[in-house]
Amino acid sequence: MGRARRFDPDRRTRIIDAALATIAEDGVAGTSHRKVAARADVPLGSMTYHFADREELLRAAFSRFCATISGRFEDRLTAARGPEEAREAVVGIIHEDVFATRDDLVLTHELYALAAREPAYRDLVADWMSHSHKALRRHFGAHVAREIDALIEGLTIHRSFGTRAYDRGLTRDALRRITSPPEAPG
Amino acid sequence: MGRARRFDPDRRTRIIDAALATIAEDGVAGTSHRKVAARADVPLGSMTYHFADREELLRAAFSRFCATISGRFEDRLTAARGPEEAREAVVGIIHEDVFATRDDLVLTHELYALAAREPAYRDLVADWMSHSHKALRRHFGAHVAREIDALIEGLTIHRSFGTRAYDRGLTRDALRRITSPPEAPG
Amino acid sequence: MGRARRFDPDRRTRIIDAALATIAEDGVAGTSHRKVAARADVPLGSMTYHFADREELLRAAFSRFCATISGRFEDRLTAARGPEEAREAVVGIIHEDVFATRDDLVLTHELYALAAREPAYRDLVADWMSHSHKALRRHFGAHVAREIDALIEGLTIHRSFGTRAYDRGLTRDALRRITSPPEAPG
Amino acid sequence: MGRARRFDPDRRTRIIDAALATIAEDGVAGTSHRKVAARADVPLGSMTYHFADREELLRAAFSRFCATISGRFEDRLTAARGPEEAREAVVGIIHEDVFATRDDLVLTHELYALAAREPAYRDLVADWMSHSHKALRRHFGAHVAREIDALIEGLTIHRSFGTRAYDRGLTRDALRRITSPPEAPG
DNA sequence: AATGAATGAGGATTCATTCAT
DNA sequence: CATGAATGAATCCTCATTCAT
Repeated sequence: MGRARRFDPDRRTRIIDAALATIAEDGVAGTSHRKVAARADVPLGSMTYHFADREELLRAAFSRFCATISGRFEDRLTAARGPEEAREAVVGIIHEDVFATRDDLVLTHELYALAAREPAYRDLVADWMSHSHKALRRHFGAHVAREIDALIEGLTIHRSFGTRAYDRGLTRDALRRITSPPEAPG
Repeated sequence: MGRARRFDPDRRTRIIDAALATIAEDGVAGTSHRKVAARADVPLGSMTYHFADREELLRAAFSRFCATISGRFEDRLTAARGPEEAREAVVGIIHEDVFATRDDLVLTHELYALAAREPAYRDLVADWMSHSHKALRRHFGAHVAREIDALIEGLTIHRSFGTRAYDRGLTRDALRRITSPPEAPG
Repeated sequence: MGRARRFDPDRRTRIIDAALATIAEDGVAGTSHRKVAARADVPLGSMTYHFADREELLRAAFSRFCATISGRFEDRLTAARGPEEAREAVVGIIHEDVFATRDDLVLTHELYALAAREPAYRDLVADWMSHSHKALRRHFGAHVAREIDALIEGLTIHRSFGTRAYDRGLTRDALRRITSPPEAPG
Repeated sequence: MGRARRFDPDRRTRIIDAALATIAEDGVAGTSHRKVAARADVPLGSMTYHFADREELLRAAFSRFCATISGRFEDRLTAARGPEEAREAVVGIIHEDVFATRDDLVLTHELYALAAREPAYRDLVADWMSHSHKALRRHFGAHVAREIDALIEGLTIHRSFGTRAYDRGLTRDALRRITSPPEAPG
């Protein structure tokens, strides 16, 4: 008895969307074919047709996630004119973009957890980081770029897990200091 | 038929050890009662005897993990005399301590991933962070302490995932800048 | 809600019985945990509790099968007094024992099929054959024993697959010839 | 984008080849449309186009197999002149032909296993055996032919599964005895 | 004529947990 | 107090087959 939806392009895309949403909700561990299929409104058998493997699905999902986040990051920095605007862009990234959503927060940490154990995901993360670095290099020296990147990472994490509120002024301050010429020691 | 091990104190401890080792190897998702019991050389039934729940086991494991890492952190900073030594302590933390082992790296990210979704673990992390903050406050002002903490976090993560080698000199430099008095703008 | 049968020794045995019956009915390929569990009146989860693996189950089943058949074979030959009775024992084996049941026929061929591809089962078969050989050696020389063994195998197979009826007289004849001293050639 | 292979006669043949190779490798149970299609380098949909059924494919494959083996058998015996050469032909069949390859061994036993349960394959085997019998009848009486056939079967199987090496001299001897006139019973 | 997409049934396993002993 | 046996739910995945194109 012919079930509807015989022709369904972008089904693959819909599955990836559903996968990301599910991971954000229940973690990678809680992301089963069943749940994703249900959320994407797709028969269970369709899952392994489009993605040979649970692995392949996860990889596709996180690839898309990285691309999205990376894009946002680059857009901000590409738009900036001069170091002052660049610093302001970074403030925006930290306070508005990076873990804008709880979902992004969860997805990032789930990805890191995978990356810490599996080379395939580590490559994904390394790639992501190298993109960030390149974007920062438009405005900052190599060392400073690296440090700003770390600061973004760290501040974002601490902001999301900590209990205290962080205000933009402090972030702006820290960026000014980290981008200042090194003091003569002593 | 007299199964051995009639008297086995610190069995609880051994189970926690085994749990951490298993998480480091296979992630939280791959950590089952079975695997942990096998690694701890403990009968399967013993697992739910000592820990009502898988949850309880995980929480116990991560609590121990946080305490260990936190202790290391505090020891370094307690030993430092004056801001110069404090900065050097932080360099040591970043380059030697934090993700000394691959296991620590994995465990941290697994914990963060849990924390991003579940309040119980979020509390654990918040507590950990507040300890770090307090330790840093021995030597630095509140804002700077917060920023150093972020830098430690960020540099450590980027060092562990990135491909490039990081040298202590750069870290030392960054710390000097972040702890310098803010420049007068423009 | 406590399902009955809390204490059920010889459950393992019952599962093996069910497995053999299922293999005989549907072949190894058609032998699923589900079917066997149903036939043994055992919950599905019980299958992998008693046998780590489908493999382990199959091996256990075929081991039992070989032992049973081997036993029958040896009993016949042990009971025989003198070469005449030994030959008659062999006639009995071919015409009554070996593939007494259609089940035995199927099981033997399923086992051979496995053995042809997988060493574990090949060992089982090799062992079985060596037992037969030893039993025949009670009454015949090494070469003749080997040939009788082959004849048993071949006649049984051809009898089971062929369309023609085989009568005991012919078998008796063939045995007399194969056990006769070799003619001088030419 | 112009998928190649618009014109592909003997695709059917190629599929059968692939099926036999797959059966030899993974058994009938492990032989799926997918595997065979991949090995034959043929689209999956093509499988059920050329063979209505998995059944039909298997039957076609085993038919070809029987024909091949039977042909070899008949050729040997047709070429023989006189009983001495016929016996020597049989020695050749046993020691060189029958399970020349591991593949032939596997295929034969897989076929027997099917035949033991399913009439369609039983017919195939019965036919094969009747061909062998007819070929042997060129040189031997009905009873002896039957017994030689059994001996071929049995010796071949025992040779392939046993651990001991078999030498041609013994086979030759056995054949001489089995073809000798029956002794007068003692 | 030929095929890629799609699917539902069923496969083996793994597992946290329960409970009688 | 401790545990081995037991179990049902859920896991991923494989597959023969259907069918619109």
